[in-house]
Amino acid sequence: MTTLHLYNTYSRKTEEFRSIHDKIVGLYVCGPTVYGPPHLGHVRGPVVFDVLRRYFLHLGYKVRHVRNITDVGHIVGDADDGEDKLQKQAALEQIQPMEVAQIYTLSYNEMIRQMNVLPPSIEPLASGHIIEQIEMIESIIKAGFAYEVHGSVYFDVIGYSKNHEYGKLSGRVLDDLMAGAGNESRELEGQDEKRNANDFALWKKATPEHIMQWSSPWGKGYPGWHIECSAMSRKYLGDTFDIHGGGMDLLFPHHTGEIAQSTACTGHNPANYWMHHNMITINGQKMAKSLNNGIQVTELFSGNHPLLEQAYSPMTLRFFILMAHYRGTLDFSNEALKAAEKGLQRLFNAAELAKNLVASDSSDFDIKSIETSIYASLNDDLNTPQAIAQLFEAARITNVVNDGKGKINAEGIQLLQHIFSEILTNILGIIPESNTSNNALDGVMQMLLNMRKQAKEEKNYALSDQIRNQLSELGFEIKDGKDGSSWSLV
RNA sequence: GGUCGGAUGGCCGAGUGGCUAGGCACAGGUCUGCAAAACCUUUUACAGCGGUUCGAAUCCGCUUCCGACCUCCA
Repeated sequence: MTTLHLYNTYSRKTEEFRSIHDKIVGLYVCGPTVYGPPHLGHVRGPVVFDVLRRYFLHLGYKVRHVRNITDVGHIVGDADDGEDKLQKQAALEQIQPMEVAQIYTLSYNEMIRQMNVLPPSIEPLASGHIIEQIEMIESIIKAGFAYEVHGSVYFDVIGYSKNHEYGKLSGRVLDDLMAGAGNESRELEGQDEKRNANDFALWKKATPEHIMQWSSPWGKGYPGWHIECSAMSRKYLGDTFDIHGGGMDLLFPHHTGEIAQSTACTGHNPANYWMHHNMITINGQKMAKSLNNGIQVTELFSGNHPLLEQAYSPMTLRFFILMAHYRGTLDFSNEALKAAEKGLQRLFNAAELAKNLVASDSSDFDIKSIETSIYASLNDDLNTPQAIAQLFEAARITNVVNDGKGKINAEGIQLLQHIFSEILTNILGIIPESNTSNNALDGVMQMLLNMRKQAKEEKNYALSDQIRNQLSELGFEIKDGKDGSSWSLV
């Protein structure tokens, strides 16, 4: 494919991407609810949409990327009291709800910064857009698609579906939803106020115990879960924008609700393309509290978790995520992560070598076709694993040429360098991680390596091996190459 | 129960009718005082049964298993 195509969940087809405005893209991605530390499930979306954004930039688009922070709690479904999720956590830790939100907003942003995810253009807080949400609810009421009961406002799903396809995005039929609704133990607060069990809250009346509540035309309360994204995407990207993204778990009800709300308000679907990344699994199982396999991102980075055999770096995690296509499930295991770690190192090594290749008059390799197929892969719904496979081919060629077992001309070298710098670094966002060492440590290590080199030259292998073995015990790995030795911390 | 999506070699993971995915591991080799590292080469596959076709991992049907969602979710 020579132009970018993306899979649109709304049409269930891969479509050619065409922006509403020439060379400008509006991208809205659902961000985290900041009530707990970020776990592995939180990282995939940011990385996937970061690559999409970087690719747009590469293609010459200007991108406005909006990613919200949900700091307004929602009803807790599995609790018996329906209290605000943020409030609950706050009570547990004896701190303010906004303090909880702040702590986890910071840790979320720190996490994705380490993974080289570009910060969004705008990162709006739900709590900072209560007025916009209230205004939107009012216009939905005015349009006749919502009703107020005892200080709460609900979206009228039945009324809406008379002239709209409510369940289209998620492939659901309203009759099925109605048959399934309310047949479980799940008892939501205010369920009996609704005209229909499928109606969802736009605004919820707050009880006095609710710390987070705001004044509204319907009394003190707080916004429903879906309205924030509708209100904020509309404010910053307009009534219609290009892409709305998120996890597949948001398909229903969140994005379904968003489409209904916006349509009720503006008359049409807010986004032209709906993109959804798949979920992750751990050792083939879903990540769940009950399975005790929930891994926090900081635990992955430190290796401090019973399921982890070692620490994995942020860049390893990023690369690992991109080795799978975003619409498939992604399985975490030590074996798979280690494979990603080693493979990534191989690419980094080759990217370094490519900077110093010697040109020949002729070339044994067709680098241009590699580049072409990389772009074809990215254009095909962001097929990063295929693109990465081609990067490994470029790495292999680089190594062969570097070993003097193949020839390449100056143009080929330039292309190789371009592939590593543009594709690997700029589009995939994979950058070498700075060594955790400092200057003093570097100096000491260089000294030891020099001493060992001298011992080797004097054929004092007892001493050279002693240096290597003792360093090894301390966790340093010594690598002897043609041009001297190097070291790394294992 | 309803809806949707899966099942690919030891592990991860692309591929949608004929042509090598790729990474890691394993194995062989190069290099090396030795070892490691690095590099090169390379074997094993398409859940099961049936059908369509000259030809199926790919299309169709059935079966088995797995997952997600069904008003907290990334």
